[in-house]
Amino acid sequence: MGKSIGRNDEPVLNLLLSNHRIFSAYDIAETISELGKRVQPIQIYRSLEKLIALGLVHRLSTKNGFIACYEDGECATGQFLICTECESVKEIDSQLLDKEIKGSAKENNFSVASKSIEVLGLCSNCQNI
Amino acid sequence: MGKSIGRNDEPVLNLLLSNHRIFSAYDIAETISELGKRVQPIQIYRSLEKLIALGLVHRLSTKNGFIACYEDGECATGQFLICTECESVKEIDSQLLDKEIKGSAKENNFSVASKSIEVLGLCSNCQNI
DNA sequence: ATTGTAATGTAATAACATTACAAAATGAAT
DNA sequence: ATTCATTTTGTAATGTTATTACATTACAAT
Repeated sequence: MGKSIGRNDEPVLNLLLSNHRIFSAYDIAETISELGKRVQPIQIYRSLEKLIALGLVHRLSTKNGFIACYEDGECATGQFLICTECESVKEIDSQLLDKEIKGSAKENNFSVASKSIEVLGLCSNCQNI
Repeated sequence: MGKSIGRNDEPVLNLLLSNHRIFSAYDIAETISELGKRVQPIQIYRSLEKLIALGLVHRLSTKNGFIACYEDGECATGQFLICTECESVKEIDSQLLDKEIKGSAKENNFSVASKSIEVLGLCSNCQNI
């Protein structure tokens, strides 16, 4: 199999799972390095690539960051509400939204490979400040 | 007024309008520099910030790039089909999609500031290769 | 003329991502 | 068990994108 989790990938996944927030690749490299042996950014990017392919992690392109999915398979549609104040992330996975995108793509004869649906703003908490 | 187009911003806007494709900020800096006096990236980023605020230009976060809107005001929803082969960009501006996002946001008590809706894949042309 | 404000100029650096290649680990075939 | 091919990991360097910091200029209002 081309894409299975190796010994380097587990620490990355575990870090993201146990801290459900946005990490940059360099954040991850630094955090893991502090816990044991020095890890270079390229290794992190390699792990992230696998984990993303496996549907365990998402890339948030507006933030140049990465976040774990809550549960396997539930992140298929990849839609996010991202708070610009506290950096909290809420996944929305609306089927309707997904359907509408597929429809628009079809209308334009466009074959979809991946989607990045990111809504930036203020979460419920951060509005009351 | 805080946000009006200055003499530095026009060349940026004109470049993007006359070449309707994705530019990186450094592309823009280089192209404009070749035409006249040397321009630093920071100046381009400043111009882009204004032009985006005015709704004349979009940032495509999945590509770390920028593209002009076709016409003023038509880009309000900011939804894109981006071909990963030829880098062509099609704006879709689906009201339904927009509505659905607003609905999801409301459900989550999330106040929307901006949206990045980017669908990556192959355009009609590039599928037949 | 002076002051205030926004815009521009310049240099340096921070943050994010990839390339290139060497070394080690893995697994299947002999 | 040994060979071979493939994948993964290690290491260094470099490329790309974005921002910080601060000086200077332009220009309108007082």
